Amino acid sequence: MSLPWSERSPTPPASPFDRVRTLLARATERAVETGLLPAPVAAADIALDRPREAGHGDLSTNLAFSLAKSARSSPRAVGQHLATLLAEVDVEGAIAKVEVAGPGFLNLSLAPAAWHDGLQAIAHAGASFGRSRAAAPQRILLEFVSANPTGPLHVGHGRGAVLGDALAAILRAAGHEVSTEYYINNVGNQIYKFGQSVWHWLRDPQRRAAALAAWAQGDPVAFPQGFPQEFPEDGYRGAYIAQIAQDLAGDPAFASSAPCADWDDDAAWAAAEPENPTGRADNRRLSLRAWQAMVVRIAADLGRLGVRFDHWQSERALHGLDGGPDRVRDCAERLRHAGWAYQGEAVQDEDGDREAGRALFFRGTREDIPKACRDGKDRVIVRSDGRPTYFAADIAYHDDKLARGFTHLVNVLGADHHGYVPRLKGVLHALGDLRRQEGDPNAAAWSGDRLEVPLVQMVALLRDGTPVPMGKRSGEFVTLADIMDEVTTAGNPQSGADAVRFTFLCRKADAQLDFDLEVARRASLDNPVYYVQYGHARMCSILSRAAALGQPFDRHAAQTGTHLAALGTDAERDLALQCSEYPELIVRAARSREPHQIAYYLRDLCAAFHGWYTHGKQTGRVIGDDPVRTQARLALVSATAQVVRNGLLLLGISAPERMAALDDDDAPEAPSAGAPA
RNA sequence: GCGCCCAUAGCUCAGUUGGAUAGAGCAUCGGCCUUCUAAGCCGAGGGGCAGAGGUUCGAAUCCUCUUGGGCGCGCCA
Repeated sequence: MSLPWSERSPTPPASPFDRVRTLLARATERAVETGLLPAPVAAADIALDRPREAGHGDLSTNLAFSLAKSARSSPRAVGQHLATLLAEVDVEGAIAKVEVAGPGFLNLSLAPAAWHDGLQAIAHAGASFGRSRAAAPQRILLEFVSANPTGPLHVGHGRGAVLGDALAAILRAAGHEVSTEYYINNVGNQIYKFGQSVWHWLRDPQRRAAALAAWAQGDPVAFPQGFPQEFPEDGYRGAYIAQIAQDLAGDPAFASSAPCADWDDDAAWAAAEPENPTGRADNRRLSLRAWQAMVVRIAADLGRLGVRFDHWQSERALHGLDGGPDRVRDCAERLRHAGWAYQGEAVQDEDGDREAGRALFFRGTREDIPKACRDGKDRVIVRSDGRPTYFAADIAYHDDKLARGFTHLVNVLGADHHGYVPRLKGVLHALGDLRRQEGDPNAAAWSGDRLEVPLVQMVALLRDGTPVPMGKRSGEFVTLADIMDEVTTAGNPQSGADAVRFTFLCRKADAQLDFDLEVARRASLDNPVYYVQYGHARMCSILSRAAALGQPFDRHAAQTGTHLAALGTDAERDLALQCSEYPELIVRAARSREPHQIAYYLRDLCAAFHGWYTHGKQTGRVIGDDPVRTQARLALVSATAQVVRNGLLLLGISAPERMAALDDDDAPEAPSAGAPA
């Protein structure tokens, strides 16, 4: 009886996917020697699938198809050739059978030891199973959410947050270096309006108190009676505005500087606030305190979702408002000097003449900009009155991102901003040219293709099938926090985040999504997250049951593969291979920037487990009289649990080890929180 | 008008360098618990991928056009 080949090998056991890829790559090297192929194929470039059909082997590849042209032969002939060479290079006998099927597929059946090794590899790697080293590691700056700090996050921001956060984890697991960032738009018109809105509530304590009382006991989005007529037309109208005013009014440190009587009287504000000598509205103490309060709340809402950022980038800092150089103006000036920006022509609009030729336009339509980065029209970066636009600040921001040495900039953006992408890419191209003109040796690092923008489609919030009007200024909206409250199960604070995260991760980003509050309310029953979590809890329960029955799972034996020869049914092999596929999924999800692939994989893996388990109920369960078979099956359960757990934690979802049984009409009991890896 | 995204089963959605007989959940119907979780499993019915052309050994996937839906085209952010 021969030893499992893993015991012959001094190196840690390899994934069957890696091993087969290596063998196929070696076969193509042989094919070069025999004159069949002009060049070999790298292992990483070989597609390996787990075929759906039982008769198609354990793994299959379409390698022969992709090589047929360069071999000047038919796929089937190339397949035959590769099959022969594969048998030659497979000296250890990892592949039991090779079939050339159909028009040229190579269907491979694995020797048991080959897929047993996959289970060993999981036992070895444990919590780190799935992580890999990237062939070409990227330094990625991942920016997401970046919602204006003028209101609470809503459901759409939640989607972006979950996707961005999961994407960061996936990219890291795939071996890339990732820094996550939230860009705080704390300068400009919106901050002006926001501060103005708070100012109105601040000045009228009686009305404020009445409104807050009404909100506290009634409809949280209703607009109270008797709202002051003079409230800014396009001001922000949520209850939270009054609440911020209330908080500021109760803060002695703030109250010492009473707000001026007229919001638009810059001179009065300048006199009252020496640190803001121009009196500009978005730089007043009130505005600062207001957006800071909002950022605190945003961070708290994100925290409830389990989303944290490595860095919060302030737009103010780019403008030099907190000291330091004004990098926004600097970029605009340099673009102008380099011929990438020009003083605009006189424009006429409905309001009448603007000051002729004063605005500075970015030349985003230049023919030498690659088409994918070229804009449809030139955009203003500095207004006629000298104030820079949002775009100007973003230019400085993205210049800074690349200056920090990142090789890839990934901005997760709401789909309603897709029109913004070309001008941003165009700017990166222009900055590259600008730096070449300036003699910067690193100029090549600035180009439009450094930026990727995965778009997150809109979320339509519904209540019982009818759309809920959303808009910060209308004051009528359901916040992300509201949704979390509705979806969270009593006694389990984590359940809301789990349910919301999985809901978003179950859909690819580039598809619109209806989020119905009535459905969300019972999401705890419908949400597939519970299917996966239940699977994990069930696996854990089997392992603890084995210990209770006196046959505790032997992890060391699993790592050395001692008992694995006792595994051999089709279902066991399929489940083991499916577990071994996990690292493949991470690489694929990272490459395509698509976290939803992991969610679907986990659901499928749990389905395979449930099927295997339930079938085994009739023919002898996991724990049996034969200690070897028992240990072998426990190793399979343990490996599956490890993968499910790693996957859930990767997506920021808890992996409970126990879930209470569910009574008929009850909401789910609280799953116990999963211990960290 | 121009541009981007989407269209797959009754509903919600997967289907990823074009690959073998297009899948899952929900819903419907029929089965499965004295045993390590029935929040589970097994089976049935149900679509030929919005429509029409094209590319090729092969198309839900690529190209063109049409239809339908979403979004964008500010000296807003």
